[in-house]
Amino acid sequence: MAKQNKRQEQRDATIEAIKAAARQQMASEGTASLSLRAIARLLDVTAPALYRYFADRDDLITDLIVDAFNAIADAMVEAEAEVARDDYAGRLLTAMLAYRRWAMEHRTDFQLIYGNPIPGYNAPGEITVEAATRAFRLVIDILGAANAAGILQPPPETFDLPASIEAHLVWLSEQDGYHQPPFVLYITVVGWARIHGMIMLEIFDNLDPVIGDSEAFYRREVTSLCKSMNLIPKS
Amino acid sequence: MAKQNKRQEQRDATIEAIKAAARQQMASEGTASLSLRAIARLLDVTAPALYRYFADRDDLITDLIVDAFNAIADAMVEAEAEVARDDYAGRLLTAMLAYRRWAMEHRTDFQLIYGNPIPGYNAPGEITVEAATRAFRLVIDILGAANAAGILQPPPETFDLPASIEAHLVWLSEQDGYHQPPFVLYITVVGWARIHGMIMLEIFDNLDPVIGDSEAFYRREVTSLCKSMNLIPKS
DNA sequence: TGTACATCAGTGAACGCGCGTTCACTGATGTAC
DNA sequence: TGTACATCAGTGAACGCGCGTTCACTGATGTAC
Repeated sequence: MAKQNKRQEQRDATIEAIKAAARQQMASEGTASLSLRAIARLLDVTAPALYRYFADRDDLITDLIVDAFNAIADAMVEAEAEVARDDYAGRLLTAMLAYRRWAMEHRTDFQLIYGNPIPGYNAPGEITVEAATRAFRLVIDILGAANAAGILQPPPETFDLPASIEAHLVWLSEQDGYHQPPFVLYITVVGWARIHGMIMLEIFDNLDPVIGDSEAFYRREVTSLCKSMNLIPKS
Repeated sequence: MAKQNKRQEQRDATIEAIKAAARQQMASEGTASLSLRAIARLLDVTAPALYRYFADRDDLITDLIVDAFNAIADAMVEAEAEVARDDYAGRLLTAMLAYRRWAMEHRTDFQLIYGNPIPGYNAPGEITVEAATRAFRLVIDILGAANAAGILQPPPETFDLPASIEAHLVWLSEQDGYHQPPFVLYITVVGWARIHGMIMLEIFDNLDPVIGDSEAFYRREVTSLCKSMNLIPKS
């Protein structure tokens, strides 16, 4: 039994080593040139050895994608957990800053999940969805809590959504079990899109040349987003 | 002379055909798998023939990038030119909608300029910068005109920028000859980042699943951005 | 505890493939007189 | 207008490369009695 576990631990360690090498290779060559042979080279192992751990290249990529979604959600959850529960603005701001920090510290992983699809890779569909949704759900939870506490005051037009959007948000809230009114989901999407724009620009080095200080810009935009719904951060 | 031109026209037509085939290939296989041999196959020609028209693969890609930057700027300029000069809100809104429309109708070209870099491609640096700046300049011009007309009323915090950002914007305005106060450039970057987030999400099919109607969402966000600086669109 | 056996990790050769690029070449098209 | 020549577009073979994946295999590690 102990030895059984040891073998399993060995296996898990190897899997992690493979993923680490994959990330290293993506970081230096770009997500699109992720190659099993190159990973094997990094690990000083022959390429077929990798097939002991992954069914094929797509399988590895899928794992990397799921890991990335989970890691960025973990980073948010972890950071946000440090903030007082009733400091909704602080929680939201902290989560969003953690999101950016993770993206900047793991640029290629972020590109892997939100950038161009890797050529030849066929996403298996459902497997990644749950992990992809976690960050989204966290933000909805915070906003939902702030709303339940009677603090949230989003701009009035948030309550007057186009029918096509409102209907979808109602459905989505039901479908994914958020149990929140449409405007909460709407604000979440707005925030997500805004954050996403800044991060995508920054990650490909398009933001610094125009704004000079991407981090300050991000912080400012995110703070202003919080304020627009009456969530006033302390710092 | 006439024959000389005919040969040249033939040449230009072939170059366009090559680029069209390249775009077609990117659209079906992804930007990362742009390959000279595949393009040659599409054109029913041998691969070395392409070297009559482009020095190498990087040269072709650079051309495609410059074309894309120019095309999206052209689309904005063309659409915006239809609007009455003193309807600043209308001009801005129209330009931004044209930007999205172009991106959606040329998804892979948009990915080419704002998505993951193509593996193995070394950007030649300066060549693309001028074309890349055109869209940016157009928006600054519109906002600058609105400001000169005394209409623009951006939110107060736009005048109280962090020093690192303000200094950079002053420098950039000088450098690129915009001759506009920092807050005009700041608003432009804010708008750019917001638009960019929505488009990047939509282009990879991440927006529709959460918002249901990406176009309505985009229009709403852009309109609200205009309103936040007192530019009230008529429609 | 010792031995026979099963499980597992990793190897090395091989497959068929597509890639960018070079080179010497063949015809066709245009130019100069 | 007719002819000799230069220019150009495109060919076909070849180069060296890296890729994902398969297969039969060899040792090492763990298991059962």
